Amino acid sequence: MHKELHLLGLLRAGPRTGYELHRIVVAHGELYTDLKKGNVYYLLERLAASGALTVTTQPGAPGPRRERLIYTLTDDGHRRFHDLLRAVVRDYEVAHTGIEVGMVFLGTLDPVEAIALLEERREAVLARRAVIERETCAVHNPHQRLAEDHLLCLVDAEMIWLERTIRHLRTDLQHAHPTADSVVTAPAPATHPSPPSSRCPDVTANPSDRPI
Amino acid sequence: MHKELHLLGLLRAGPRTGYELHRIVVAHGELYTDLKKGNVYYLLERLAASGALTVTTQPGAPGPRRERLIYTLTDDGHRRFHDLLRAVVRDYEVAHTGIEVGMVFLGTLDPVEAIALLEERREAVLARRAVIERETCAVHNPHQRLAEDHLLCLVDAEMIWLERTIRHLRTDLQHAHPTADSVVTAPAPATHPSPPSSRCPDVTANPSDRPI
DNA sequence: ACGCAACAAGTCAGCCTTGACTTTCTCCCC
DNA sequence: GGGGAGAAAGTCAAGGCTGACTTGTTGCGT
Repeated sequence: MHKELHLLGLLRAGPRTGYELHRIVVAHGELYTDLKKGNVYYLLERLAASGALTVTTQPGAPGPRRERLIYTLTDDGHRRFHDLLRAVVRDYEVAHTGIEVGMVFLGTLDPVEAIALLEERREAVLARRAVIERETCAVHNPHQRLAEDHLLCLVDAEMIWLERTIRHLRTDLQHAHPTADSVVTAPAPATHPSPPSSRCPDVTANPSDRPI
Repeated sequence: MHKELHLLGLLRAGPRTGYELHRIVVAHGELYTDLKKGNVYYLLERLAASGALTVTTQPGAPGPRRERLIYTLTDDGHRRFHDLLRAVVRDYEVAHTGIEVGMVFLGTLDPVEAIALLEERREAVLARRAVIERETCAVHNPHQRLAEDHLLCLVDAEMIWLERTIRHLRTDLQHAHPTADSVVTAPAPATHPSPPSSRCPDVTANPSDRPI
């Protein structure tokens, strides 16, 4: 849905070809949703079919292709843009990335390996954060700043959770094996009310739990 | 990818039908990825075709359908489960929800309306947080706790960003219209280095910026 | 003048996902 | 003892999305 918004928004600045639109999107790197070329053409065609855009073909252009499809926003397209914009800003959905599923089954791994994997993840988070910051350091449009800020907020939240979780698993490990070759660093007074390790029936794969 | 992991993980506890698997997933509500019924059957069939599962048909069962398809994890499936689990825990991707795109075009709305929309969003975030907490309050498996914690971390990050952004836009608005009927509350000493409102050329729709 | 690498512009088969539909069975109420 | 609500179990067409492919056009080195 926000992909349509993106295209409509870019077309507000004037008619463009699909190729140009795609180039603009990828030029901004991490900041936006990734919108593949094929998808751009698909969405443009659909928007045109629904009346939000008109297509004109430019025959004798100095471009490399002898004819290219140029998309122009209609009045209805303008309206659609604003409606979509409102909807996108108003609505909130949590993004399920899959780490939740991973965590639920983390107990099936050797605890030492689990911690090592989470540390690899931390490296990945740091790397991604660096990319975002580098890619957006040249951006000074204030609203783009807010978008960048949002992205960084999420990355930082992931980082905080990760560090807390790693600490938590480390202390668990130490309680289980106090004689381990622990290179553990901090006793970690958890910031949040750290999850209590109470033993309870595992609902992970019980088909009869909560039948509704 | 984590959808396959989810199914394989649930099947580790024993053979199940697609229907049972789907019921287990939806029973856990917000916590996991949403996995629609049709998709479950599709993924199971694909996993079976690739040798991770075997299918057996149970003819004279006391079930409602006279024959149901029962999926069982193979040794290869076990291996795949662990490989996927490692990959899911190790890899990190930022989740693009679309609010970034929304923010970039927020300037095309009346500032007062923009703030109102973000406040609606705040309500949505609060509501979602309440749902997550209510749905998972009965969960005491320690690893599920960690997954829940992750979700809450992301929601809280969204909340922090939202409040900061609303404050920021409010002060901008007041600087522009100091005589407005402001019901504004706090002068808001921003926590982060709040984004400076420097005026700069708008890259939003420039087809020639950063050609690579 | 020639070949070849890169870019402009777009197309397409095929995979993933979803929502809506079907069929059978059970339960329960009148 | 009939019939309607609902659960069990699954199917399917259609839509969204992607990666790999095509086809012209420059530009450039030799």
